[in-house]
Amino acid sequence: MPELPEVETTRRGIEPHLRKQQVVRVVVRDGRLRWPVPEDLDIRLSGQTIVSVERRAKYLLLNAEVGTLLVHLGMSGSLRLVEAGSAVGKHDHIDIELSSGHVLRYTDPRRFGSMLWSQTPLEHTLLKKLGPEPLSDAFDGQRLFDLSRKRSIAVKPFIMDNAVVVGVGNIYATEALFAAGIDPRREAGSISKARYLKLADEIKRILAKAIESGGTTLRDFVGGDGKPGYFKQELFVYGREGELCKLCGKTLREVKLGQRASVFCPNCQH
DNA sequence: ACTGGCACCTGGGCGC
DNA sequence: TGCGCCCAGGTGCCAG
Repeated sequence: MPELPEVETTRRGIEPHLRKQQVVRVVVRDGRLRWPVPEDLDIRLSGQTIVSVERRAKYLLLNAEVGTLLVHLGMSGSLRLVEAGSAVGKHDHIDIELSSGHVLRYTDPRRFGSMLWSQTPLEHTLLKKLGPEPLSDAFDGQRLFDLSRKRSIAVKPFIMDNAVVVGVGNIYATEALFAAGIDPRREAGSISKARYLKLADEIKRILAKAIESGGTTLRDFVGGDGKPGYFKQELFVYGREGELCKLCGKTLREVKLGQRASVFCPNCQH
C-alpha cells in the first residue's frame, strides 16, 4: 500500500491523536517483522509522552521525550487509531496504548515493515544514506542530471534509488515518467538536462497532488470516515497494461525493470 | 562503484 | 471448489 503520499497521509492522520499523549503500554503480539521488534520496546516507550510525529522518506518517526520509534510500513503495513478493546485481527501485530484510551495499531500481513527504537534516528544506518526529500529544494532536475552521468541503469530504477531521491515508488515513478514523456527503459546517463528538469517537476507535482488527495489507496486509517484517496482514475499508466493511452489512444505496454512492472506508452514516451 | 538478482511473507486473482 | 501459479505499493544485501 504505502508509497510516500500514503505514509504522509498516515502521519497527518495520526499526529493529532498522538501528540502530547502518554504511552501506557506497548503490546507486541508478533514481533517478526523485517527486523525483530526490540524486546524492550514496551519498557523503552511506556510512560513517555509523544512529542511529535515526523516523516523521513517512508519512515515515520514517533518522537518521544527520550528516543524515537521508527516505523516503516513495508509493502502492506498500516497504522490506525482504534478504541481500546477493539477486536484484534490476524495481522494486527502491535498495539501502542495511549492515555487517551485510543490505541495506535500496527497491521501488516506480509510483515515487510519494521519498528525500531533509536536515540538518534537520523543517524540510524537505515536513514543515514537516504537522498533528499522529493518535495524539498534539495531535489531538482539538476541533481538527477548530475547523478545520472555515465550511469547505464534504466531511468526508472534510477529515480527509484533512495540515494538519488527518496519516496518515489513504483506507482509514482511510472506516472512521473509518463507525464515527462520519458521511456522508462532509457539509460539514465543518456537523458538531457532539460528532460530531467521536466521529470523532477513532474515527480514533485504528482507526489504533491497525491498527498493532497490522501494517497492512492489508503482509507479510514482514523475512525470510520473512508477517504477516497488518489483515485485510480487519475492514474495514466500504472496498472493499465494492455489498455489504451488516455492521451493518444495507443495500447500501453509493460516491461520489467529492476524486477518491477513498468507500464508505458510507446507512442508518448521516448 | 554499479548493476542486476534474490530475499523476506501473505493474500488475492487467475486459469484449469 | 480446489489447486497451483503469478503477482503485489519496499528495500537491504549479495555476487559478479
